[in-house]
Amino acid sequence: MGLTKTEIFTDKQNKLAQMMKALAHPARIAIIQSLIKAQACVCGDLVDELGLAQATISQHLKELKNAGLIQGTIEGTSVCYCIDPKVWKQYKEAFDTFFVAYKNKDNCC
Amino acid sequence: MGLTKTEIFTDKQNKLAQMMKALAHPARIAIIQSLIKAQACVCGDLVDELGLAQATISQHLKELKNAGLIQGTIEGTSVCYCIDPKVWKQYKEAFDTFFVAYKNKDNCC
DNA sequence: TATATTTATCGTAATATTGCGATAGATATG
DNA sequence: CATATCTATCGCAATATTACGATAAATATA
Repeated sequence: MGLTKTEIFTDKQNKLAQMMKALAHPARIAIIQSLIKAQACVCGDLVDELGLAQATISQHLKELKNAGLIQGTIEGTSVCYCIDPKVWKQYKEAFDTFFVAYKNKDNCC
Repeated sequence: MGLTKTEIFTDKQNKLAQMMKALAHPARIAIIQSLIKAQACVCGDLVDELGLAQATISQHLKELKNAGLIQGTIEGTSVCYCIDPKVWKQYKEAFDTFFVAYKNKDNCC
């Protein structure tokens, strides 16, 4: 079918899975890392930096925007992107909570 | 095309994206959380717990196994799954490193 | 106003993912 | 040995993702 059965999972599980999905592509990882490295807004340099077509990058930026991770500000003919600190914190905390839940107890088979 | 251009990204970026992908489905999140909650191996109870068909769960387990996150031990007619502590730690550290890299500097547009 | 620059969107093709029924394979149990 | 139980795999259908050329929309510049 190809359609995830979200209704049988909790909101938290669905949300966490969606967060993972937002970052489950090397281009989106690279975009985020580029924004972090720049320590500021990045206005249109992304197409030169990554080796993907402009349309493709625009699509990935849209997904990151939909995920809330980045925000774009129109600046003349170009658009400046930066990370949304608030959402970033939410992601960080959700991931931390998930990974901290497991403690190795050495009682495994 | 539908084929990710891994060759234009770094190994780390590709690996991190793949890690995210392994957890980018609520069923796989639920399976991992179930293993954590059990604090031990889980042998075949997963099909009853989740509302998915046996074939579907087997497929998700396979993906988690391919990702290295879980390991299965044959126990009679059933298979017991548990989290691989070593790989879990690697995931945790990779995610931590990624999220720690960004510091909000309030110099955004 | 005409042209250049930049980004978003549309349409399309190729591939991947999700889900499940059917079935095969392995190991218990009668 | 026959049967039951449990898991993996195959095959299929529906949907999603990835990538890109073409084009539209918006703004700057000559």
